Amino acid sequence: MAEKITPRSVDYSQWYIDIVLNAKLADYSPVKGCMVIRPRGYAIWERLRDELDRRFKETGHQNCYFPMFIPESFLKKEAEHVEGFSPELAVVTHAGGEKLDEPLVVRPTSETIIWNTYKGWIQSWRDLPLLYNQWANVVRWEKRTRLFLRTTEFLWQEGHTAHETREEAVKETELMLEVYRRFAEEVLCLPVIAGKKSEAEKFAGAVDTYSIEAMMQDKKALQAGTSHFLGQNFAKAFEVQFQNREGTLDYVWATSWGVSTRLVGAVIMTHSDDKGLVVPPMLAQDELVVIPIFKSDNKAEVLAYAQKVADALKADGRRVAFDDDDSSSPGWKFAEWEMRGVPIRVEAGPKDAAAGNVVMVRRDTGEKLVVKADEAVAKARELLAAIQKNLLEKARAFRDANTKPVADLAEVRAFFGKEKAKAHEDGEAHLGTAEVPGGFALGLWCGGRECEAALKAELKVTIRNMPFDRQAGAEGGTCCLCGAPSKHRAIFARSY
RNA sequence: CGGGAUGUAGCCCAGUGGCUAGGGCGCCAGCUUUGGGAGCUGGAUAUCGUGGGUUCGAGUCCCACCAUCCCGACCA
Repeated sequence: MAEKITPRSVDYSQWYIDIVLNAKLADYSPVKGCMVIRPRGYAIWERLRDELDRRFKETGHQNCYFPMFIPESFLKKEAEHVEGFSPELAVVTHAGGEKLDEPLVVRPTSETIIWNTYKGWIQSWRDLPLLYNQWANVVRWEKRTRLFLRTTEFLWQEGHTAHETREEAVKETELMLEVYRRFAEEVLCLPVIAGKKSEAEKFAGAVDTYSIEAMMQDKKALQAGTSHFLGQNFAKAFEVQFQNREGTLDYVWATSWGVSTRLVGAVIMTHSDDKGLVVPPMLAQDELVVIPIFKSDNKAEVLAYAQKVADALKADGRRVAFDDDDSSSPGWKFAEWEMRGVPIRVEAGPKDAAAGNVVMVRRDTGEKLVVKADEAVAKARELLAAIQKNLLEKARAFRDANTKPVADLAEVRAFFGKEKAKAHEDGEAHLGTAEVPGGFALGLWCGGRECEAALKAELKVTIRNMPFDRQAGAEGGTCCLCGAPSKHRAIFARSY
């Protein structure tokens, strides 16, 4: 009967799982850690992907496709890369009934096979830049998985660009992070913080990693996208040289950048409530659902009335579902469509038909509006835009309310409270679920690995990134962790 | 890989060594209903996770294994 969603206040983690399963976004698979993406979940991914793809092309990128199997030896060519990915590789040792001479790795990311290929494509500065992207699946054998947020196999895009100069590659790295930042805010309604990762947190094989970081409703951080400046690391590992404008040989400069199906998880976690899924209208499979409310003696008239409203909305380009199922009650339908996250519900019953009205209900606020039927089309546009705006503002307000400056270790400790595991040992039930202490702490940092590692060990708190727009005056203060002279200002948080 | 939990119909669960393994939800058929998760009648659906063992007899007890989920360490 009534599908139950665990309230966030009881168990945030379970709430998230309940949303994903009950809204029919994804299902578990027979293979550990893998997930089946159901049509309602895939529709969100598709809309997200198409819009992002459009923005990639707008910035001069082209799509291509590389194989999912990579010779094992390729992974070993870049020292940090192999160290970073070895523990989580899936390896094919047999195929066609025979043992393979060289095992094949199922790609965890494609830098190696791509740079091996770029070697054959780049001879001169005239061949550059290469601005390529691919939409693909990758496999990382993680110990701990979570629907959408971290699965063994996931869908993503990975951009791999090749450039003449360091400056140009750095500019590309920054450009793509900015594409992600704007996309996150404009489409996903995710307010994000753009910045640079610490040495400890950067991508295996990168010179610099930039990220956008979002805050979930349990105040934990989620890395929503990354853009890497790879320097000449992969060009050197795969011997990709070109003749530059001066006529001498040089190694190619590289970037890579990606976002994954994790973004679907980020959207769910950021906007949804205890009644079910909430998604930004731009991502919703159906923007509106029209629910005719009829009795057996007026069914035909009410259906015709509601259908007219639905047709008008469709004619205006809206994505509209029409729920004329006659075996479930209106109440059931209301709850069901709320669970599915449809941004606007349009009710059309006999009373509305008589008065020439419809009732429009916002998913984000629950607000009910009685609207003249011939104004429904205009009102729908207005409401959808308002919902898109409201979701971003709400998320931003939540994040800002949970972001605090910290000056020293005492303040850091006070801000984050005890670590979760410790709290459980101490018998403090549910600490770390709904009312987890913390959020984003903004503090000065010396740049040292030691105090960063100590913080992680003590509080499970890591440096999310060093926000680009918060570096003014960061030098010359004291590190909030160890008291040494500071070099950066960083966001500290627990994360997914 | 450590800690915890679970495995009985599509889902949730009951079944306390003993006859033909039950219920709720869902599903199918029909009727009746429909403004916040309706009702009646009938119906279909189970290698009780797998393999061993104990026993006259095992869903139930024992052992092993497997799988999944949750929590940690690793990570997009």
